[in-house]
Amino acid sequence: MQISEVAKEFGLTTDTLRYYEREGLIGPISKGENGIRNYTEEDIKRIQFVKCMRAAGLEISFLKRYLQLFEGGDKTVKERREILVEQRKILKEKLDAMQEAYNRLNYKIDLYDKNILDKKLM
Amino acid sequence: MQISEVAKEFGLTTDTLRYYEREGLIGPISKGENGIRNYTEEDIKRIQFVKCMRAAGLEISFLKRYLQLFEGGDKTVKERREILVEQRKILKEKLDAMQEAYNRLNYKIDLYDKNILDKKLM
DNA sequence: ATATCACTTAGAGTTTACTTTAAGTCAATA
DNA sequence: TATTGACTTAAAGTAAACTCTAAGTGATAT
Repeated sequence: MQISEVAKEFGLTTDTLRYYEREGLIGPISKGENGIRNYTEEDIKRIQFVKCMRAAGLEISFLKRYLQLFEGGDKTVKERREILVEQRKILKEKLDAMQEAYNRLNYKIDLYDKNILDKKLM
Repeated sequence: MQISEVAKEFGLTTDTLRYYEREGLIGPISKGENGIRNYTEEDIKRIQFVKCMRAAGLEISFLKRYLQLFEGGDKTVKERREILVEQRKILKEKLDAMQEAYNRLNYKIDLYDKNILDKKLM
């Protein structure tokens, strides 16, 4: 699979895919004789994982570290678990903050819908 | 209330509070003869709103626009509602993406806990 | 054959949201 | 009196994550 197809499939730009590769999040992607990247199914799965985690706001540096540990095999399992737990905690806190803001927006919109033009911000 | 107290109460730095003011998200905060900011209850409420929305990832530019409309009074109600709805949509999409990542992390951690050392990323 | 298009690289530039710096005022304490 | 600490300003600097530019290769369409 060529870079533009992968980009299209995931809604990323080719620049971003090359950037992720440079940063060590994916690949190195193997290239044909022409020097053109050819993404395997394994590569695709990894991009899927990265995209999911990036969409949730997990940092490149964390993903890089995690994926490098993954390459390291079974002896890295303990550390891998630790950093996943750490990231889950960070994510949970963000989720809660976002849920609060979401509820607040809902409440406010509801007031507008009911034509309650209060002077309060919230 | 002085800037350092406000900063402490909200877990922001004084730099950030002055930055928000510069950007027109809050204030202008009235100052005593000495030129020192004195935050009113109204200011505090606004900071609370801004903090909540920023924690959820809403952009400074949006908050600025919304709060300026707010200053504009009742004639801005329609537009205010519109941009709240727009932001809610963006927020909902982020929330869903984050929930998905959260579930995925949970699942993965669960596998580690069960000592299922699979070779798959996810 | 020439133009267009997808790909390649290294490296510079951009955006957002702060954060730090430098230089200063003012009040209180050692 | 000297220094410590909180405040002030304008402006420069930083970090993260892209995003774009310039210069080039190679295959296909007119």
